Amino acid sequence: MIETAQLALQQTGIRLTPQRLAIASVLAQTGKETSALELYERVRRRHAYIGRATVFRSLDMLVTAGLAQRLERPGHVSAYIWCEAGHHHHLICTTCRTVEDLDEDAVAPLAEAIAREHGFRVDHATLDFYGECRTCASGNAGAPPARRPTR
Amino acid sequence: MIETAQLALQQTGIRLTPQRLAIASVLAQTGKETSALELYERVRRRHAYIGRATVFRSLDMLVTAGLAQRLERPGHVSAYIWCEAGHHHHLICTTCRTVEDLDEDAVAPLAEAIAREHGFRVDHATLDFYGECRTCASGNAGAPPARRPTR
DNA sequence: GCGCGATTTGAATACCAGTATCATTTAGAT
DNA sequence: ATCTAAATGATACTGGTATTCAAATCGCGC
Repeated sequence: MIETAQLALQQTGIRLTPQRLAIASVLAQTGKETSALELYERVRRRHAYIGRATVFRSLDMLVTAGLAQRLERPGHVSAYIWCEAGHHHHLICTTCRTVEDLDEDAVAPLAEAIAREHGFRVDHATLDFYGECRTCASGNAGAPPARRPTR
Repeated sequence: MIETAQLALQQTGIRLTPQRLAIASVLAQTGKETSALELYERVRRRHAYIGRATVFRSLDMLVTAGLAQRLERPGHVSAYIWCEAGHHHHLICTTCRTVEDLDEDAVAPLAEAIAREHGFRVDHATLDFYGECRTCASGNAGAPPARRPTR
């Protein structure tokens, strides 16, 4: 898991530091959308010390490098997900916070329809679906406790 | 325009105050997505005085009452649009900030496909498309000046 | 119209995610 | 091992939003 992150980081040509590696691998491990400060806590627990600023900076890097994606949580907080394979859209389970990927192809027809019917050139869409995943829906036995809604 | 807002407010059963009416009608008039502080300025210009806190509180009210919707602008700022009819998705022009509504029907097939293929129950989707509207695309002669990007 | 209690307002202030600054440290090329 | 550009961490700061609380006000019953 750490190796995955390390490899991915090196391929982008950005400088490899222990902090960045720690952040990337923690993020890659969870498979969930995680806020910067949650990551800060997590990384600190296993990595001796890391500054808040570094977490924010590294996450920005990961996003610009295309290794992570930023989501907006309600309450003006950014959350991040490891997203090596390129941009796409997400199904985010509000119970367990797990993120599934949604293929670009599934969305393309909609964007085209909009361009055609409204004469609107779509540059960017926030296309994230919140709901309940299969696992949580079918008797959420082993599911971790739902987080309290932010508002 | 003011009457529209007033009527809508009264129907929700919340108490009618001049401040709330002012905020609602200014929001209803613009047809654009507007941040809380932009609204604060606007309302102050025509309404003698209003406190910042009141603007935030009133906007929260409007959102919970279903009369407005909250969007997330980049930079952790909320923007609001008047949204009486319960429309839920939007085409937001990044040049003139005008908001067009996107019919629920246009999106429904996508949500169904997701439910079917991923076993994922979609509760809520942020489905806002950012781009350039017809007017701005076709020689944006009469278009208002583009706002400076937030970041 | 008048009074009254609950609600709302405004001012100040707290809050909090995120950003800027800057001296110190470090990655990685030579 | 040396060197330089880049990264880090401590700290202070920002700007949007939330909270608090005394004062003002809505709107209901009379």
